Amino acid sequence: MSRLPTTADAFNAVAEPRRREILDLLADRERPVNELVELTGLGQPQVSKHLRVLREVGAVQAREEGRRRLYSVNAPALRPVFDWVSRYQHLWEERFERLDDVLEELKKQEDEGDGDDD
Amino acid sequence: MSRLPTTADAFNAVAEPRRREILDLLADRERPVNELVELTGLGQPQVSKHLRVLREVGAVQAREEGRRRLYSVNAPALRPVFDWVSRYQHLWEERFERLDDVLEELKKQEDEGDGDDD
DNA sequence: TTGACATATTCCCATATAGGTATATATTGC
DNA sequence: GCAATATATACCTATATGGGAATATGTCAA
Repeated sequence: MSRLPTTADAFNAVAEPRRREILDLLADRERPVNELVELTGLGQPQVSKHLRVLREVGAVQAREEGRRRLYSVNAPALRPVFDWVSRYQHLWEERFERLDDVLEELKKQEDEGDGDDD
Repeated sequence: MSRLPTTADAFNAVAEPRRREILDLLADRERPVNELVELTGLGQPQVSKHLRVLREVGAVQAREEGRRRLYSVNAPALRPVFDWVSRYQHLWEERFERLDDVLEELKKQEDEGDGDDD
């Protein structure tokens, strides 16, 4: 026994710099694999493999267009990372305590208004 | 060549569920290794090794007290993770677009020193 | 000193995985 | 059908690393 099966979670997917790079490239718009290969300088199989990992944790999704697959970000998959790390946010900047209040306020409004969650 | 040396960054340190667990246990107060061993159910060497990784990325620090070492969280080391993932935040909740404005505003104030009006 | 306790380190092993190369699959055009 | 293009997968290798056990280091007490 060695590693716990951490593979299939967003934290692990995002721990790889190359995958963060890919996500960053997809952040503004969808792109075919081909384009990611050019922009990252990685080999095509490598990009496909990174995309697979990202797909498996739901961080990206593919839309088929002819022989291309246009990948795009599916941000909600990154929420667990955000949620976890934000719990530490108030520890590094006191000004974010103000932000905490803002979040509380927004949350309150959300709860009272609609109940739409992803 | 296989893996890039991703070891020494906060993303990787935090990709391990056990290490997140340890950080969570240290979030409210400092604790000796011993206590972390009990609370996590891990072996003592394992805890020490996880703590070492966390130390190397600056996520925790140790204070010596007799033969104990009291570990505590050093949150700023987690900022890169927060900063990176927050860029995706607006993609999963439209209400956070308002939050982006707040962040922009806070950042602007920070950059300009203090209490600047315009 | 000895001995108990607290923590870190070393060694070994099993596994996960990133990159590389080759190949498979699928789509489009001739 | 064949060829070209686009992407995914399989296989290999090297390496990083988590867990386990044993050991080393360091501290306190008697």
